Amino acid sequence: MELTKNYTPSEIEDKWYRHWMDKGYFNSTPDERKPFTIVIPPPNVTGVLHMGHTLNETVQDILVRKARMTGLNACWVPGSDHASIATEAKVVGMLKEKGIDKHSLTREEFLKYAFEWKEKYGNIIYRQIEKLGCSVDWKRVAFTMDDHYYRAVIKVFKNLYDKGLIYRGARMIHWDPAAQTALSDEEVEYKDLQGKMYYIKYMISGDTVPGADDSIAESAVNYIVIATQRPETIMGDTAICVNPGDERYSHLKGAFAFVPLINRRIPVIFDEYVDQTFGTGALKVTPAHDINDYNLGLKHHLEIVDTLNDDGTLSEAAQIFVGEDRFTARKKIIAELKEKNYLLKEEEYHTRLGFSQRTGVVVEPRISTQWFLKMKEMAGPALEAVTNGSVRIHPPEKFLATYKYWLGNVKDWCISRQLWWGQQIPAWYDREGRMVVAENREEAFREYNQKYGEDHAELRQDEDVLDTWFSSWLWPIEVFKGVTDPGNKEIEYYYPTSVLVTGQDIIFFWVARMIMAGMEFKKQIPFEHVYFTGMVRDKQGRKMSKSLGNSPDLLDLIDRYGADAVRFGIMIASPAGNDLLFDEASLEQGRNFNNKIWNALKLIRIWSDRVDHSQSRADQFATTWFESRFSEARVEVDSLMKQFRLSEALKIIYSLIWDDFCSWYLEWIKPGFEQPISVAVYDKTIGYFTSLMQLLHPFMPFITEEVYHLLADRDDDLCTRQLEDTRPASSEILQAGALLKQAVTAVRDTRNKNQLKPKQEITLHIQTASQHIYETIQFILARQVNANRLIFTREPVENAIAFVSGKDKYFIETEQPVDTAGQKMELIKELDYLKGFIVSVDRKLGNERFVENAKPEVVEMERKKRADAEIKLKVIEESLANM
RNA sequence: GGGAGUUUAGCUCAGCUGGUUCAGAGCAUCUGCCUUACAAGCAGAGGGUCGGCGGUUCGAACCCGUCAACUCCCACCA
Repeated sequence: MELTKNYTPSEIEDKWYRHWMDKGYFNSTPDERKPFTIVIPPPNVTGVLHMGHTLNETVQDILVRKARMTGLNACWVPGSDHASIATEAKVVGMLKEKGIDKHSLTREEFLKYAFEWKEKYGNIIYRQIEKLGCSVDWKRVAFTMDDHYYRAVIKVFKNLYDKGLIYRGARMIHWDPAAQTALSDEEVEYKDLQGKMYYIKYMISGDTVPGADDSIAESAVNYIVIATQRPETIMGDTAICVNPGDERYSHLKGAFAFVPLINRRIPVIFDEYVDQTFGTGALKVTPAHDINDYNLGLKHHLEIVDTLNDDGTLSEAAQIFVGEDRFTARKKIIAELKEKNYLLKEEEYHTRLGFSQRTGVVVEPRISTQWFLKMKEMAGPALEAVTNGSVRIHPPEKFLATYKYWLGNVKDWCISRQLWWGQQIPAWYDREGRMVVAENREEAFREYNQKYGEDHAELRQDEDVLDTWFSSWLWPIEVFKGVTDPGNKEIEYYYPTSVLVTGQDIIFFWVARMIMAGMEFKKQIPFEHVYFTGMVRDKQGRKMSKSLGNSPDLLDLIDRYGADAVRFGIMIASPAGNDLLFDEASLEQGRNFNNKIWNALKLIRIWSDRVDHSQSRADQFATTWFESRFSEARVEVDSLMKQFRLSEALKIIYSLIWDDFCSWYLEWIKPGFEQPISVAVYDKTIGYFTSLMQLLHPFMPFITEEVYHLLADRDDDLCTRQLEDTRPASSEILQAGALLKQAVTAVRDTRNKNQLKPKQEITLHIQTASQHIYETIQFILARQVNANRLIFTREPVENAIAFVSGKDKYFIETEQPVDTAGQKMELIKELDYLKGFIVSVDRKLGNERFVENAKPEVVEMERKKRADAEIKLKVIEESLANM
């Protein structure tokens, strides 16, 4: 069969993925082997995979495939997340485009649309995972709203409620006016902005009553000035607060002020909380819309006036600009304050605002009745699991401190969302608002009856759903039905999982909470290792985002470069835990690597019909050398992979294949034009190539499987072929190999510099003390530098190009005239360097404290360095003397 | 305001326990090659005061201090 000029990934990739699937290689069931379990961080069903996913999935597939090839029962569970708020926002948007208002639908109708959406996008994601070559067990696809998963979430809610860890109450929460739901603290992102500070006059009661026209006369002087960034909240003010020690305001004890524009009479209160040096030293207190003000309000029993509606417009309570959006209202209020002379001044002010992670709008602090999970109780065991090393975080230096700090300071988690897409909170209320929590409606009635002694109450289920993370925190447990069917064979076998691979951005949202859930519901950690990948950024270091249009389409990349090249490109550029700058150049490198492998295969296949029993003296060295070189690299790769340093492991393999195998080994054994090759060498070469493909397989599964089958007739597949131990490398052979490479490079360099054409033959003379080593490599050496003869000499050779490599002296004899002056220059340069070198080593060795304190082997090394340098020096001096 | 990380070649980054596998890789650049696997390639080469300063040490890219720049996380000053 004729092979194509270049490697063509597309049909090969599909072919092998189908084959692996047909063979069921990715399916796992519990058996006597040790399990290696990974649960995929379920992508949101909101859209398609981005480069961050690509990186994560590739890392996971590498680990899983490696495990599968080393005797472990590898199980990788795929799935997706319903992503409550994100998906609901998308579905609402989609409906709007169709001209349908969410609120015109019933809950059931809406959920039907949402599930359709989920089918559509969930499948796109699964298709991408497949195209990337991920060896997930497709029989185990899980979704966070599967029936059993739904039940698990409800069960856990009820369980925590019964334990007293979940409670319902009115608290200050972050409100998203676009999605019209409460958010958790973690769903708020803060950004620094340039804003304005407005200084507003509040009239003091008793002296000057605001005029009939509701504006201040120029002459009016008795007022207090308040600084605020949010003038639209003044209608919610229920007090003015100053520091009791502030003399400027001491006369205001027991006084009242008037809120401008609406003239509400509010008390002036005193509290140490107020910073006298900030602003005017007087604070307007708006308990409904600021967490600090809320706390002050509690302390001083202030009224709470909520001036906002759910959608961020002003409410009836605001009295003015009712129904106007909060930002429009701000502008109008400023204008009116100005007009009526309440606005003293405005100044530039830099500030921080909280934005909703999902909808991007400014969130409103707001008092609201929501469900909360007590976090202090949950945090303890989760903290312990990491500090005692049960869960190992990679890389530790970056995330350990962050993790600990968060758990040490975490506040209660607001878990209810005013949405429909998600697990509906299993709480039922009667008309009086009395409540029971139960796993289902029947249970609710039973419970209600038991609790309140009434039979036929009208019970209404809580309208709200649970935060998406309140379901995903059960992921490693419930994908094996560990909540709904505790103690089952699967959960006992696969849990705890081996590694979690995820982005550092969800350390709090997900990772910490999974550890909490594991400790709470399984009394066991959910995973032994956490491997955090960095953020994928574009070439300029910007985050990849849809709005910037800098996020490439994965399927398109696979189309253009092949899945293996995409995997290679993203891995080679991706040191553990660091951000990676995505550049298509690294994909090109991957594609070129594919080609290199492909061409090596073609070369070897050309030899296949020219095999005989000839023996070349060069071959013996080449094969033993490659065996040692392979063993050496193999040890390094294994060690790096154990440390999750996948990018470095890949670099070793890349260089092993490209440099050592292709550039050196294959050239060494390559027969002359249309010459035969020894069957022994040929077979060994097939064996080496196979081992190389096996080593590379976890990183680039498709091409390696293809090459594996093209190298020989096989009745197995590389995908499940088990890695064997290699014999230890021989250091003498490796040293001889290094000498050979060095010699070849040195001669070629000299040839280049003397403009000797590659085809021009030379005679090479070597003056060396290590003739015995050279004898093992001389045939390869001669051929690699196009020397017709190689002669060992004790004397300098006249009229030859002389140069030094290592401790040895080389003479190239050629018909071409010799550039003596140029050579002399080179040698003198080398001589100067060596002299300086010896001086520096002597200085070191002459230092008594060095000789006393340094380790003996280090001192010995220095002595050897000096001796070697002396030899080289002598060689060069001799050469110069002969010129 | 608190904490963490980063700073090494033109670019992106390795460099583990301080010492010859310590100054490396890939890309880019330069020179020479259409050599019978591969020009998406081959053979070579050049390029860095390891952010600045100070200290510890016989010895520092590596440890300590300090300054600077950048990045990220956390925090309720109106």
